[in-house]
Order: sequence, then C-alpha cells, then structure tokens
Amino acid sequence: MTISWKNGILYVKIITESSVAHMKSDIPFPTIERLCTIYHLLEELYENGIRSLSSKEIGAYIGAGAHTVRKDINYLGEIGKGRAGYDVALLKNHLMNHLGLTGHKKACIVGLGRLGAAILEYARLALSGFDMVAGFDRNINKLETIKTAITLYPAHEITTIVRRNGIELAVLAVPAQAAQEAAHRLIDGGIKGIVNFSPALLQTEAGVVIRNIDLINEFRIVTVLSGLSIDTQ
Amino acid sequence: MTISWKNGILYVKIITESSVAHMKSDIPFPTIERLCTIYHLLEELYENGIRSLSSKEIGAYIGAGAHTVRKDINYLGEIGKGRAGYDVALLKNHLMNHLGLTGHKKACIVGLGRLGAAILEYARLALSGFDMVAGFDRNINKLETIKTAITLYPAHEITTIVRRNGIELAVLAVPAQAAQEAAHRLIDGGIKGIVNFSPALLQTEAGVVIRNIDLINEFRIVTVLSGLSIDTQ
DNA sequence: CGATGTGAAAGGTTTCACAGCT
DNA sequence: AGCTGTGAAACCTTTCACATCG
Repeated sequence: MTISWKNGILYVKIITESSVAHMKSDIPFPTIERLCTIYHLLEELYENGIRSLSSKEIGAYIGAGAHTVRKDINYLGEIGKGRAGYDVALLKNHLMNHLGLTGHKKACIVGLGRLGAAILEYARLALSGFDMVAGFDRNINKLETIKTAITLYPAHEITTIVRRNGIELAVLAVPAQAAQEAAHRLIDGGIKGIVNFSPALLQTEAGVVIRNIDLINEFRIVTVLSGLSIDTQ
Repeated sequence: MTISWKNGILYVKIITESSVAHMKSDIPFPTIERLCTIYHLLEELYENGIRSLSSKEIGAYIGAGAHTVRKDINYLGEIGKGRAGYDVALLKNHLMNHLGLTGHKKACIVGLGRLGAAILEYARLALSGFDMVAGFDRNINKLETIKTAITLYPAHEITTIVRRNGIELAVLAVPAQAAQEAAHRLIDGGIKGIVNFSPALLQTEAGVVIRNIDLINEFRIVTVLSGLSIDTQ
C-alpha cells in the first residue's frame, strides 16, 4: 500500500492480487521480454553473491537504458523506495510473483532426434521450474533407444498424455513436415504454449502462445542487421 | 539519378547498391524480422508450386494484417503494380536483393556438445546459403570423436580461424560459463553476428549483432503471456 | 547526492483510408 | 471488383525531466 499527498489530495493506492493480474494486460510486450531477462539476470547475480543492483547496472547487463529498466520494473508496481538500487532477492521475488513464475510447470518434448534428445537432457530446465514429464516421437524404435528417466510415448498419444497430465508447455523439435500435425495434437490436449524449433510456420490458434526459433531465420536477421551497421558507418 | 546544384557545387546522386543499402537503416526492426519470415514463407510456397500470393494471404501465414505486410514490403521499394497479388518468385528475389541475402555466408559453431553436434548436422543451413565451415570445442578429445566433413579446431584457435577464413556468423552452443570468452574470441576474429544458444547474457560490442536463444527464457515468456490471456479473460 | 518513481514529450510502429492500377 | 502503394492518423514504446525519498 502506498500513501502519498499531492495537490492537497491524499492518495491511497492498494495493490491487490486481482488488480495486479488485471494490470498485467497493460504491460507492453517488449517489457515482458525484458522482465524475463532481468529475472534471469537476478538469479545469476544472486548466486554470485550480489545483493544490490541499480537500474543503470541492470541496463548495462541486458543492453537497455536505466530509464527503460525502471519503467519496466514499475509496471509491476512499486518495489524499493529510494537509495541504493534494488535489493536483488526482493526484486527477484517481486518479478516471480507478478509475472506468475511461481511453482513448477510441466513441459513435454515432441521429436526425439538429435535436437530433441539434447533438450531432453537440459538439466537447467528443472532447476528453473520447468519439469520435462514426457517425450514423444513418431518413430517407436527411438523410444526404446533413448535412455532417460522421462516416460516416452508414440506421437499419436500426444493429445491424451498432455490432457491427462496437465502439461502446459511443449517444445517442438520435429521435421518441418510433421510440425503442424504435432502442434494440432498439442493444442487439442490443451497446451498453453509451444516453443517451435522447427522451421515450419505454424497456424496458430487463439489462446495458445507460439514462439518460433529457427536458426536460419536468426542467421538471416543477423545478416540483414549487420549489413546495415556496415553500410551506415 | 538526381542532379542538383547547391553552393556552386554540382551534386549527382546515383542510387547504387550501397546507397540503397544505406536506405535500409530506415526500416523498422520489427519489419526486418517479418520480412525475413516472409522470405522463408516464399521459399516454401514456391517449392510447393505457388506462384502468386496476396498481402492478405501472406499476413494469414505469418500472423500479421494485410496492411502490415504491404507496408513492410514497400520499405524495400515498389514491386508489383496493381492487381493479382505478388508474383512469388519476383518478390522472393526482391527481398533477397534488398535484404542482402544473396550469395553464401560462412558460419561456424562453437561448442560441440549435444546441441552443437545437432546443429552441425543441420543440412538445411547450406541450402539456405549458410555454409558451416568450422567447428570449435575446448575439449580436444571431442574433436576426434565427432564425424563430420567440416574441419574442427580447439577453442583457442577461434580468433585466427575466423579471421583467416572470413567467417561472418557464429553459433554459440557452449555452457554458460564459457560463453563470454568464446564470444570475445569470435569478436576479436571479426565476426559479424552471433546466435547465442547459451543462457549467458553476453556483453555486446558495437557492430556485432547478437541474438539470444534461451529455452528457459522462452518458456518464461510463454508462461507470462499465457498467464495473461487467462487473467484478462 | 544518487537512487527510484512517474507523468509528459518524443519517437517509432501499426493501422487506416483511399488513390491508382489492372 | 480487387489488389497494391502510400500519406496520415492512431496507437504503442521509449526517452526525458523532474519530483521524491533516504
């Protein structure tokens, strides 16, 4: 709760859970991306024993101005009054709570080729609150070959397993031609978000968040951007 | 060609490739990202025998409005007059030329763990004009284990090899703690862009484009975004 | 003083509306 | 008619400037 006195009027601002949740819809998309990066940064710095951090320092780490960082953080409401920058632990929890990053979320992976298998072994996921609970592949032989603690299923069971286990997130690491069908199965199972490593341009459905990651597209963007910086020198 | 007379000096302005490239600096960043996606789409549809496409159709594929698509395409100058949508081949070449996606670019990969090895085998890269010409790893034993047509080197040779071969792009697939040193070596070698698959937040240098790809960060963004759509219902 | 918090201005991007072409 | 091309308006995001606090 914040109390302030301005122009002869007493302002009492009460931030409740629901008003915070509603406010979130007012957060600009770039701000959400930056806040997630800041959250990541705070985790890292806290592990390294850093307990206080200014907006200027945060900006330097994530490649943004101090203004932007303060504005971003303030979309989630007031946190640290005054002096010596932000308390790292406090801000980290603040972001966690307001961004809804508390607790563990269940995730699965579709496509157990080289890339899929690599992601399956990514230990940091569980440490960050994302539990890989299922893997899928069209090729049944692959399910026997791969050694993992996670249960593996044939691709046609995606919908059932996702729904039954309440899996919220999925990684798509199948070849392009299999991507759309797999995405449909995930969506039918009630998945909330898909991180798509295939080069397929998925037809999205309302309510499902899709993030596309395509190395070739990234290379092209880098090429165009670096072409720019050279030409404009 | 424009001719003008100012302060006793005759100005002759010829629009060459390089001055057109200079114009590119006026293209908004989101537009550049979308144009790369559109380029990808056009390649795909052309292969499937589609020869004509309206801005509305393109928009449906990439998740944007027809307005946006037309505006984006027009940043690169006029292409098809009038009626029946865009000629796919024409537009594809138009984008290729104006975005500087002609010819082949040399790329390398740093870090030959599971992820790095998977990317090394990504055949589609060469088809898209990006030639993997070198791989690096700190662990010399790994260099002998991996079977590949590409020459592999120990990590300390990054700077030399990148410079000598004129490698422009790099994929960083090393553990977080090794990422910054590897990035420095790449930058010292004159790399133009880095696609960073490690969770490290790299300190960037002017003139080098860095694109960060971190699955955990993507999961968090998806979580926040899908949390939003529920709370605001 | 040097930090955050925040309304207001500036800047950038998207959307609109319609001209112009086939 | 139906499409692209494009200036102008609307909208969103960043930056600024300064009040405020310790």
